[in-house]
Amino acid sequence: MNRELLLLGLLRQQEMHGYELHEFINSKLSSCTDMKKSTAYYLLNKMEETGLLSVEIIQEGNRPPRQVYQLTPAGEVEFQRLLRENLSHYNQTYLADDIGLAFLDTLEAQEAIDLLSQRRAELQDALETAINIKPRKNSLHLVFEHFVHHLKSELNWINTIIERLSKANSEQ
Amino acid sequence: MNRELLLLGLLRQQEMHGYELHEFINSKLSSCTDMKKSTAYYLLNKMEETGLLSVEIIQEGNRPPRQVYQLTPAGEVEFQRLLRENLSHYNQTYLADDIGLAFLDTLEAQEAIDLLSQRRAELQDALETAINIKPRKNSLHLVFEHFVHHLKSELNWINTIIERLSKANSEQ
DNA sequence: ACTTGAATAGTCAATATTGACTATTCAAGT
DNA sequence: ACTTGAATAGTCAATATTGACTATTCAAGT
Repeated sequence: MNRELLLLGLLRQQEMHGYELHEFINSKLSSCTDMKKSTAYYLLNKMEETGLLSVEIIQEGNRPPRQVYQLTPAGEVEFQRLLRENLSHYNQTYLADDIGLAFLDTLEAQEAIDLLSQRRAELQDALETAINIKPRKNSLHLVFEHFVHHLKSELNWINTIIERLSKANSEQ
Repeated sequence: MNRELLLLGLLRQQEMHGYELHEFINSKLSSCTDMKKSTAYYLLNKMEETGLLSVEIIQEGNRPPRQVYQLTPAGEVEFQRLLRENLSHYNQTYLADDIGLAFLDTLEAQEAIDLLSQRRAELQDALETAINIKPRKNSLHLVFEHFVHHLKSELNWINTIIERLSKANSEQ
């Protein structure tokens, strides 16, 4: 449902066509979702069929015609509902990458340390990239702040684990 | 690929049938994944077809026969590959729930505070539940520790946001 | 004028994921 | 002995998601 909320919320601010939505999401909201272009088109189409969105076909110059979507009144109602639903509940974020950690004892301590150190380097890069993004004026900046907060917490965690493994390894 | 890694890793420790795998994942690894039963069966079947797993049909008592899966040598190789692949790279966790935050400015400050406070209460419950789970002796406990670490960081974050909104609201 | 590659704007078949359903066993209560 | 509901062990059709492909425009270099 969050993906629908996202599309409705963006279209509410400004009517757009599918590609434009996809571009925006990919560049500005990559910390929340990795929804692919085809998924966006699929959802837009579905929401148009259920009456949440209406389409207008716009021809500009001699470019091929584009399908521009906008919220219907029903779409606005659904947006309000989904927004309150979203904000008022906590939904678990799945730390899917931890599955490797669950099998860490399969490896020699030294190899585990080396592999996780490489992971840490990538995490550090991601954090630096995130910090350098200038936040917008509207509440989108909250999303960035949270992302940075989360990345710092992750770096913290991985540092703890690597240190612990190193200590155990040298004591051995 | 993480789901395959998970199934291979568990079957590597002990051969199991689909339902058993599903039970284990649901009870012990709910912080990493919400993979549904049918997905597990689908992946098991696929990995059997590609030669990573072999099946044995086991009849016990007069229960219906069960398909018990075990790793083939090719499955062991793939497990080792996926494990190193997983540990050595950082993959972004998408904070899908933040989509609501992005549209927070749609609401009156007071309503936003109320909704987020309810979310915080649920988060607090989740944290307490997580803390009360006793960790295993093997590296599964790392997964739990990380989950608790993450939940604490989330609670921290939501507290910051609610405080900030409250202050802005009372200054107004 | 012509080529080339990135940007734009999608479509569609293949794949992954799920919810709803079936069917049996087992333990507990009556 | 009989009912009832939870636990066990799946299947399958419907839905969601994706990657690979098509096709056009546009800007830059030659």
